[in-house]
Amino acid sequence: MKIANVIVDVPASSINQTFDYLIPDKYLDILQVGMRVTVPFGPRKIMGFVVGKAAQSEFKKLREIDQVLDLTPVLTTELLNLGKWVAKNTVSFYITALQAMLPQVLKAQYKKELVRDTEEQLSEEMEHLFAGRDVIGYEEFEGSTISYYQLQKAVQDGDIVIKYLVHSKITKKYVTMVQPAKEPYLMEEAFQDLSKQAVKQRELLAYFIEKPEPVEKKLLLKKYQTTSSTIKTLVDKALLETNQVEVYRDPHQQQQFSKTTALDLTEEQKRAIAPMKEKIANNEHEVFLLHGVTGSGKTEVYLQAIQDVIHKGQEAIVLVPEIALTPQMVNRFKGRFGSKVAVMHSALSAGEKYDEWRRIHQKEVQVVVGARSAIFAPFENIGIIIIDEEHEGTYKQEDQPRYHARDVAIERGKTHHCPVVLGSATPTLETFARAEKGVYQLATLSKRTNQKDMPKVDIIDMRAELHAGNRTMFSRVLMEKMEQCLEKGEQIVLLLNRRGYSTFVMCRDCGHVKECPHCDIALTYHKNTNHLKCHYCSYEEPMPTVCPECESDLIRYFGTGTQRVEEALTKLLPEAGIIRMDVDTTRRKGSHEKLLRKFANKEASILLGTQMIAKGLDFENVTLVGVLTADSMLHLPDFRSSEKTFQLLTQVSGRAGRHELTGEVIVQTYTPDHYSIELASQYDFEGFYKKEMATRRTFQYPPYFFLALITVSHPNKVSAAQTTSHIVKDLLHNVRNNTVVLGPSPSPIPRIKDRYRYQCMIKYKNEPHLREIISSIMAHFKEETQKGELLITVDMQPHHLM
DNA sequence: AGCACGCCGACT
DNA sequence: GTCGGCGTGCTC
Repeated sequence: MKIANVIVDVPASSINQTFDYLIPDKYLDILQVGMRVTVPFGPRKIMGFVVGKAAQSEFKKLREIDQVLDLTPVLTTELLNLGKWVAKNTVSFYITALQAMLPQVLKAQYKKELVRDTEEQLSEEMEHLFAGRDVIGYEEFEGSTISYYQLQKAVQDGDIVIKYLVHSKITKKYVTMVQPAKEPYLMEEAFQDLSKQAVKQRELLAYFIEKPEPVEKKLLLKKYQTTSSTIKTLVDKALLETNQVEVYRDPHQQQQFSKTTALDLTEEQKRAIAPMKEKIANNEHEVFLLHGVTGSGKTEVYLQAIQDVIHKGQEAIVLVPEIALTPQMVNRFKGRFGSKVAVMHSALSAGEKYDEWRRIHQKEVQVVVGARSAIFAPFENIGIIIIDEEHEGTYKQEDQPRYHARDVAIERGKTHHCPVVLGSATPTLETFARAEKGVYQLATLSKRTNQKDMPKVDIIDMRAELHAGNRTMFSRVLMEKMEQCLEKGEQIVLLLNRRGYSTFVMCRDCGHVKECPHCDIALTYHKNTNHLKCHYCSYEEPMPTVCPECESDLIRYFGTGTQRVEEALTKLLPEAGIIRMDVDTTRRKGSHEKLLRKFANKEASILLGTQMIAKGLDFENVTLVGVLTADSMLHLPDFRSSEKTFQLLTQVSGRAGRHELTGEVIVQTYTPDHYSIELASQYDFEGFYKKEMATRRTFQYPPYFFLALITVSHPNKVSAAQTTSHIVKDLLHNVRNNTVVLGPSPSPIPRIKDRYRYQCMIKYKNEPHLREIISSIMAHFKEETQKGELLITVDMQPHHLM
């Protein structure tokens, strides 16, 4: 087996295949499938993954592998196969799928250098550029005035060599350890010989004679109030040794996790968990839908199922939506399983993520709790996969490879012969429909563990408020309830459902709305900089003082930002402390937790925020939840908007009255009759499911149909439309006749970054070769795509139709 | 992708 | 002779 099949780090359709390389003798015993290597590729040197080994190759003249980058494989054969599966299912490149499975730091970075390769004098400019050095970065050459032609000549003459480097930006963290360098009796002798003046040295030696073990240098210095020089002297005298030891950054090291034990399960919970335990015991695959109302104790079911898995010596993956990965959540897992838990989460630094990944890779943990990408945790003996809040959109990756963690979970569950548990109070229609059909096994938790009913929900018609002369964003009922709440010393959560809203700028005189000059989208106003920004490209301009159209000075920003709500609230309820949580106040690392802790400590009585406060928060003193604008996303061009509204309202309602105190929910809306709002207020999931399924059937949307969205973008509007129309025709030629192909139609955002966007939507029931059909159509446009003018993206099972 | 190579036209 | 600008084709 002298040949390695390598998937090379070039995401291009013509490179989406293995390349064969000779394994040099020195690597013959070392190199394993799943390792990263660097290989020569044309004139360059790039990174690649070894995906197979072979004795022979179709190619005659093979080049050699340059370097092996790993000591042990970073990808198991299971993950390599899974990568192939992901690539195929999402219509992406194999390399893109493989990269998505690994932490960022294992990605290669490339650098070019110019190396002087002659003793002789170079040209005057070249000598000036090198300035006596033998190696310079390629950027230096690019920044100079020397022509490429000159470089070319120098290279041809062999005076200069272009060197291609592959960097791995691995950042391991080290600490310095100090330990005795001699036998204890020799240390003793040395101690006697040491001058009485050398107080600190004597102290240190005494310490090591007492305790001849390695100790962290930092601690030692602190303990004896001395400096590195003391240690250095002793090292020079060959009495002590120092060495660097690799350590993991533990992002949770300061926190103490109080150990928790399994709680007694309710009858319902017992009934739900029994079939899961059975599948775990028998190593059988099955998908469970754990449909449980908020507060019904889903997490305890997860914990006890995981307990079984750990007991069997197997591993567990728990996926949690990004925003729910709060310390509260992590603590529940760490509290139960202690150091067996790794946490993977986007707020960690790249280094911390890598460390957590290595703890999984080196089998130091048995449980990983993490966001979407944790589904690729390099475990080899998985006993259960849990996806909490299954309906959350964050499980769908929005760039290549556009995978859905739920699908990957089920695929891994099949290979590992283990159950997959999807948990939610408001499952997606897709999942619930499958549970109804018996494809998934349904387990229901209909009662809250605290035996309390769900809080009562009041719907307030904001149109009526307006007619009654109330022009504020708080209805009279909400104001009244808030005042009562404050009097009693209880706390309030206010949700500003801002999706679909933005603070755009409009002229009150002529109605002109400021749009981005490169994208067909309104600019958003940013108060802190007094600038207008585009959220799709990085365009930015100062807030105008007069309307650019009619020169009126009545140009204002509109929209209800959390800042404005906060301002209004402070005026109305000046004595109430307010904590505002939105992207602006939670940008800094740890600020999220800090704000929540403040609220938990009752330093403020109102928590005001966007979507991020709807999930997983559990404060015993919260008795009132207010939703300021329940319908703000109902009118988006998104077939899931009703479903999302229902989910959000149900979830946020669950934040009130979770403990002893009874809760209450006020929902403000301009469309009080909409079924998603009405049924959410009655906690009627089944009713909503039936109603929404009917509309999905009528409009041929999931779960009745699968979707695929092809978006074509081009700087030229006509080209974009023509290409899309071509694709539509090709598709119609190749698909079955019950498949619907729509388009070409302009995307909801018809232009981004000066590129016009058209799309084609495919609705299908059974189309086993659709991915191949799409791939081959895309191959038609290979030349145009390669030039970079034309861009075609495919999103299978899209979540946003943008 | 990213790079070399080759051909063309322009400038000095 | 010196340079930049594309289009084309290849990478084990």
